[in-house]
Amino acid sequence: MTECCILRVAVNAPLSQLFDYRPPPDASPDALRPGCRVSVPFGRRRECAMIVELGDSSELPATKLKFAHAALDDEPLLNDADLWLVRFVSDYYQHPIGEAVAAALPALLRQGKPLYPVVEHISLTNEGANAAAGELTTKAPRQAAFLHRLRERGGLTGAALDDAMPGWKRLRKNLLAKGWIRIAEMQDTAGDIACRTATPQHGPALNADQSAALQAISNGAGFTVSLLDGVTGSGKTEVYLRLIDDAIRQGRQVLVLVPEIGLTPQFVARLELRLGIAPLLMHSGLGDNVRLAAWRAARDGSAPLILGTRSAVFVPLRNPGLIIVDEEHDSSFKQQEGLRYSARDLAVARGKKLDMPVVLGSATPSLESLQRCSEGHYRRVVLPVRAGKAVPPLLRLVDLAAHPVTDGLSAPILAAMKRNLADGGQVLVFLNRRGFAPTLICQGCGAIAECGRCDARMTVHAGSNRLQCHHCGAVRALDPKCGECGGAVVPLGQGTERLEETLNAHFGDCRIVRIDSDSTRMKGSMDKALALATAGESQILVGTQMLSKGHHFPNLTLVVVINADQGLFSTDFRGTERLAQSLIQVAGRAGREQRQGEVIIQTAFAAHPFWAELLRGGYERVARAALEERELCAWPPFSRLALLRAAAAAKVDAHRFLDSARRIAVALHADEVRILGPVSAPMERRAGRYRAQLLFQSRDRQLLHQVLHSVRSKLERDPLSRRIRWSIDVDPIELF
DNA sequence: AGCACGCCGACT
DNA sequence: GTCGGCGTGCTC
Repeated sequence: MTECCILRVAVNAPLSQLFDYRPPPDASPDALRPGCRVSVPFGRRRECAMIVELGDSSELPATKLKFAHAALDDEPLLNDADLWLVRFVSDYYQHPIGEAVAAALPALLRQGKPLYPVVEHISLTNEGANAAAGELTTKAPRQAAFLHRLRERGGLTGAALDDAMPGWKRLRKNLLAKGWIRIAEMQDTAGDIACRTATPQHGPALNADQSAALQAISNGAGFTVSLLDGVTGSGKTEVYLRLIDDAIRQGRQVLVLVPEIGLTPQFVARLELRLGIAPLLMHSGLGDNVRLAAWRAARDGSAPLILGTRSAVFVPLRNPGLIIVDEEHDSSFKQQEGLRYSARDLAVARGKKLDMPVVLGSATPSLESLQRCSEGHYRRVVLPVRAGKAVPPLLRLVDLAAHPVTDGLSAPILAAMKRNLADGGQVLVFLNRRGFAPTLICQGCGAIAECGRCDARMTVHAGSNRLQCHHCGAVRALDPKCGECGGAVVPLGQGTERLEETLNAHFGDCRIVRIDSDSTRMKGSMDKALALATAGESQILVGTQMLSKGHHFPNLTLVVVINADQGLFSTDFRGTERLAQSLIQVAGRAGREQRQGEVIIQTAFAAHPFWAELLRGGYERVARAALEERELCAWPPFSRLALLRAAAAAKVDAHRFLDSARRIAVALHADEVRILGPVSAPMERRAGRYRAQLLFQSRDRQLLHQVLHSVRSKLERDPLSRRIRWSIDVDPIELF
């Protein structure tokens, strides 16, 4: 109950409420608009917080209200639409607003640093100018040179001086004391990122399908979602390029989101070449200062094209005109910890709010997007054939029941590889399992090396001669003697490391390159390996998922999939969707130019109906079958899910917590929301914690959210909630 | 999350 | 006697 102007502020802490403050006594109203930051006393510390709302009064007694210390911005960093997104995210994903704000700001702004860097500007005083004109040259040549330089330029920034006269800082104290120079702090508002680089090049003429697609997508103004469904090589990129070009010509900014691994130099180079604009890159590899500069360029509109990964969905845009999400089915658009948002879904939400078109592109669209097309919410735009001369690859199975493997490779695989290599082709060997072998077993007693902190086996890494847990990161030395019986231990199963070794034995005269997260740990080694492969210098590529996305190997004729069977019997209801997507994705690497590509998949379950669907009807058929199944079981996209996860050092704590969550939910009598669990996670112990979960399922999103909201606010008050780790995952993509 | 307060065990 | 363990409570 207090008069006039209250700041409602989001603090970067895991707390769901806003906090009320009185404005700092000396701040101008301009600096106190929503979207501006203020520094506030919070508990015993000082925090940088963002104003989210202004109010006339506060619920709090006047005595508890504090004054904000100071305003940090003279204009809002986030505009109304940006703030809307932040609030939407916080609501939808049931996550503290302060952390949603944090997701939308670069680190330096979160820490309260200024939007524009403060730079020192050094200039001559009148005395300094006189001195410069005088005769110092012989006595103090360095001082003289310095003063002359300043006089010529009429003052310089610190950075410019660092370049022009390294070591000038040693003169600074002396000259300041003499009163010859003055140093002022100023905002460096100079546009720091140049985007236009060259004249755009004309692209190839569009084929009929591409023209139709372009027309369908561009048809109509305002918010639309188009699902651009085109097989690898069908020329999606060309359609993107026209759309981007159009939007930019209209003075609009374009935001392109790609999966984490998708930021390939090839794609970036193509954009730049064709549009004459260097896309502004936003990804996790940027340093704090570079990231801030990029953020500024997007916000102030100086960057027409922003290309980024997941987190870029939050970047403020001055004149937004189009959002493209490439490879929209890719799971890396979903953040898997903390604020568990889906950048793809937020792109659509943002497009709707800003009333502009959104394009989702994929050769293997998610079932969610396909279903939204069927329901008429999205437009489905299909690019049915490969552009140019390329023909689709030929898929076939090797039935492991009929063909035994040695070291993971069957005879038909080896034969096909020999044939392709002899014809001068390149071969990609795909195995989604890094390391040497997934298991280490004792020949004497059969004991298997396990991780002490997880319910998981240790993976053998031969290169480092160590055992590694891929779930918690634990490593230990590989002991050649069994800890139980002293017998000899042997690696069991195949990893990429071992596969590389085996292939070396078979194809010793070929150059073999392995690409997985171990071989590419060193900075630049990924690019180097890819360059070798792209140039055709390495004949055999061995690798994990990393290899299957976005790269173009012109000479690749054969793709070999060593083990596809884990996906067939996945406990997750998304298993077959994922498997089909990753197979089609990797198959798309084969035969993109004159020669028809070939894809061979080893499976021990050749009779599984999945294979018949995939081989006869491709992804389309698999997707249709999967959708029918999902409808029968009322899984997404025919219902909405939310997962309450809990992890604790003591198993009972996790379960007791979820039991109480269940009771809270049941008491709400929202009968249209099913509550499943609590159950232990399939891998119950991970990194020393016991994990369990409670699943909420409903066809009614609104109702589901009411329940979640209610459950969350009650749980936050539960003292048990402080003793364990817990989180809510709305629209989970990994149920385990 | 931080940060303080508070009440019980083995140390200079 | 007190240093420090982490349970509990609060942050406008």
